[in-house]
Amino acid sequence: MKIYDELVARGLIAQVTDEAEIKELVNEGKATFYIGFDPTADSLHVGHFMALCLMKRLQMAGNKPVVLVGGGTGYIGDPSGRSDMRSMMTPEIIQHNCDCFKAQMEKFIEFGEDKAIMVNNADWLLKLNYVDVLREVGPHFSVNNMLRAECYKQRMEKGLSFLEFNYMIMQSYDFYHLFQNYGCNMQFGGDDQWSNMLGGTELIRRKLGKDAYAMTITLLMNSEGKKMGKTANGAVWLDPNKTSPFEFFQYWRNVGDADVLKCIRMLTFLPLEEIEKMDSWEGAKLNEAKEILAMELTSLVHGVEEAKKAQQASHALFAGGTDDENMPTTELKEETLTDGVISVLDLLLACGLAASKNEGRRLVTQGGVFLDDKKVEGIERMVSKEELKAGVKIKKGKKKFHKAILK
RNA sequence: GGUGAGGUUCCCGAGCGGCCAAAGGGAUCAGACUGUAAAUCUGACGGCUCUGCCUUCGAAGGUUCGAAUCCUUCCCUCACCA
Repeated sequence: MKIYDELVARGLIAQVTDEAEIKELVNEGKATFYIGFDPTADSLHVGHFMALCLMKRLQMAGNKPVVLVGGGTGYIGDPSGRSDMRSMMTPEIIQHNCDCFKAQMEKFIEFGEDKAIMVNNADWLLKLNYVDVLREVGPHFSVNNMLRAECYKQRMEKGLSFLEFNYMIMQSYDFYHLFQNYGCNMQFGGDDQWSNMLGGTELIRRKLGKDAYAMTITLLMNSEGKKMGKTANGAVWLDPNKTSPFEFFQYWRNVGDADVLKCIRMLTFLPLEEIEKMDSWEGAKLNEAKEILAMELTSLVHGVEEAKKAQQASHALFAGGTDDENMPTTELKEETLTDGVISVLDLLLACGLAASKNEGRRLVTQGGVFLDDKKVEGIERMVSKEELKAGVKIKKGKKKFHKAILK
C-alpha cells in the first residue's frame, strides 16, 4: 500500500487541495512539505505529536520535511479555533518555547543533510517592512474572502483584532517564502489551519503563477466531539516533567471504548492489518487494545524503557502486582513534619493530589483517599515518620496513585 | 469620536441594598455500578486554625448601620453610526 492510501486508511487526512496531484507527489517522494508549529507553550503536546508522526511517515516514504517553528508568527497569535484572543507572549517566552520545541522535535524527526530541516519564521518575518509587505502581498488578499474564512467567521461575533486578522497573511507569507527558498511545494497542518493554508497556496499562485498544495490532518476528537489530548489540568504534554510517562500511559489506557481503534489507527505505526484484527474486539477485550495503544504511544514519546516502567506501574496498581517502583513519587523533607508526623491533608497537598486543604478534606470525607490500600477514615489521620520512611502509597479516587517518601 | 448594551466564582449564565460565597446549567472531583470504558444515579464544588472567620462579583474611590446590587471616575468588550 502506498503512503497516501495508508494515510487515508488511517483516517489521517481531512482535506486536500488537489487529491490526484498530492497523491502522486507524496507517493513518489517528490514532496518537500512543511508543517508549522507556533511556540505557544514550553512543550509539545499530542496534537503536535500527530503532526510529527505524519512527518515521519512521509519522510519514510522519501519526502522531505521542513519543520517550521513559529518564532515570528508567535508574535501574532493564531485566532483559528479560538473564541478569544491569545494573550501576547513576550519575545523571551517565545524564544524559550522555540528552544524547548526544537529539543523535543529532535527526538522524533531526523534532521540534517538530505533529511529534515528546521527553520524559524522569525528569521524572515521579523525583519519585514510594513509598507513593503502591504505592497507585495496585500493586493493578493481579498478582505471579503478572508472574512468568509471559517476561522474568522467564528470570531466575527466575539471580536477579532487586526493583529490576529493578519495571522493568515503571515502564514501565507511563510509558505510563499519556503516555496521560493526551499522548494517547498506542500503544506500540512491541523484541519483548523485549512483557511490559513489556502491563503498560502493562493498567494503562491497569484505571485508566481505556480501550484502549491495543502493538506490537513484530521483533528483527533473523541466520540463526544471534544479534542483529545486534554485533561482537566491542561494538555497531555510530551515533556516528561510536565506529564510523566506514567500519566501519559494512563491517559491512553483510559480512552473511551469508542475511541481506541481510531487512536491506534491515527497515532501508532502498527501495520494496518494488525489493527484490522483488533477491530472486531468487543467489550472487556477492548482493554487489551487500550493497553497496546498506551504502550505504543508511550514508547514512541518516552522510549521503550520508560514505557515498560509505566506499564509495570500500571499493572502493579490495577492488576494486583506488587511493583511500585515507577509510581509518581514525591520526596518529602524532614522539615515538612511537625513532631514527627504529617497530617493526611498536608500530605495530599504536598503530593499535589489536592489543590487546597478543603479539597483534601472533601476527598477524605467522601471516602476517596487510601493510604497503603487502607481507607482514610477521617481528616485527623496522621502519617508518622516511620511510615513515610518506608514509603507511603496514596490513592486518590480509583486511578490516581502517588507515593510519598521521606528523604 | 457619538449612541446603546455589557463586564458575576473554571466556562455559560441568574442575581430584589440586607435572607449572597452568590440560582441554574456545563466542566471537574469523589462515591455507587462497571471492564482502569461509556451511560446512569448520589454527593461535593472560593480559602482557612471550619457550627465560626477571611477573601471574591472589571479597577479605584464614595453613599449607607449594611453594596455584586446605588453614585463618581477609570479600564475593557460588543453592536450601530462616523
